[in-house]
Amino acid sequence: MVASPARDRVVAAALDLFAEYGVSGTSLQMIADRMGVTKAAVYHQFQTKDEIVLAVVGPVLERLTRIADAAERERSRSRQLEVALAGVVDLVVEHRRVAAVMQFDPIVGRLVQGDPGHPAFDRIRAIFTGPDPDAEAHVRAAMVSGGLMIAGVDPALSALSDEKLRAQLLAAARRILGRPAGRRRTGD
Amino acid sequence: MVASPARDRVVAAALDLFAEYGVSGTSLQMIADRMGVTKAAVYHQFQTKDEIVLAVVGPVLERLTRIADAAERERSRSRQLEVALAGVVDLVVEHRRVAAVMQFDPIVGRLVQGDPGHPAFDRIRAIFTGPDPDAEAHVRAAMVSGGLMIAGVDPALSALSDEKLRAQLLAAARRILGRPAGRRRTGD
DNA sequence: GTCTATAGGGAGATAGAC
DNA sequence: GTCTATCTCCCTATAGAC
Repeated sequence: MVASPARDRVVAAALDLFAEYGVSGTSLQMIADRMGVTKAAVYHQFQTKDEIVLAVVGPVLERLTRIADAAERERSRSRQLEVALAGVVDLVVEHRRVAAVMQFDPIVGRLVQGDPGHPAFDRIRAIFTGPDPDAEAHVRAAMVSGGLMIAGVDPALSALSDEKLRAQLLAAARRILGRPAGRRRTGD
Repeated sequence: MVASPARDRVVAAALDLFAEYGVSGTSLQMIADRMGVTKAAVYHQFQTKDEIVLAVVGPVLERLTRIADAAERERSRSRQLEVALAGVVDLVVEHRRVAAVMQFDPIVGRLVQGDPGHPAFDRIRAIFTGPDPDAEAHVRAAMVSGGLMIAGVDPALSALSDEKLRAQLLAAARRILGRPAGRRRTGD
């Protein structure tokens, strides 16, 4: 788990390839080739391919955990939503490719189940749905999650600056989640 | 391209597995095992694995093409949007798993490039964005596409009835796309 | 339509030298 | 930290009998 230049280079190369070919579509040979080294050199840094996947995904999970922590500390529902939304949007914008890679690959999903950061997904989803969610709340939350994740890799959005993307994602997400059925502002 | 019971069984088994393990994560052996036959029996129906993927995805692409056709026949922008949205939502609900499988796997994406139905994606996306799209329109369209696709496989939504899911997806999608910045109803 | 058998290649992973 | 060399396994795909 110690950071080292060589490890970081593996992770960077792996992320590039995962985003382009998917996790299962990326072999250790491809990672090694992109780095200009051999497979064995990669294996010196990571004992298995799964470890590489987790190293790519890990920082994102940690950050999701911190976002969930911060959001849950807020006492009003509207503040919780704002903190969670802003956090996830920032994360998506800064790591445009990572989010989608991990969320939509079933193999990664299974791997991530074992990661200590995994519950963050559900905690943030719970903030998006709110307490006692009905069908409407579930669908809204799912569309926000899915929409934000996909935004990171959508080719039509790749030309947008970080600032523009962030602003529009926030606006779109708020539009989905806000005002369920004649809901009023909740004070703060 | 002729339909036959054996072919259909391959496609059905493949779809199950693609949804669960991803396309690259699914081998012909797994498909054969699920059908209770051998790999060779599968190869008698399809000459390559790619053909199986295209057979799974093909009907969805055809339907997307028909949706795009119908939507483009409408003359008002609001009608175009309604037809496209309703069509895509129906498609997602009826084929809950297929949509996401194809859209989010980079390998499938590359395969689908060669399919005659492929342009339907862009045509429908264009209807979602509208003419002369700005950043806002692109982001809205991307979130609707991504959100709808992901809804088909989201575990939190799997318990919902088709009717409930359809209604809520439509409502959420309209909420994203509707009224950009003080937009009025456009007549018809 | 389904089978057995097998070819040929690339995958993940390991051993040990430098 | 990187290399060469190698192992084992499973993959896609093919051949030919039933």
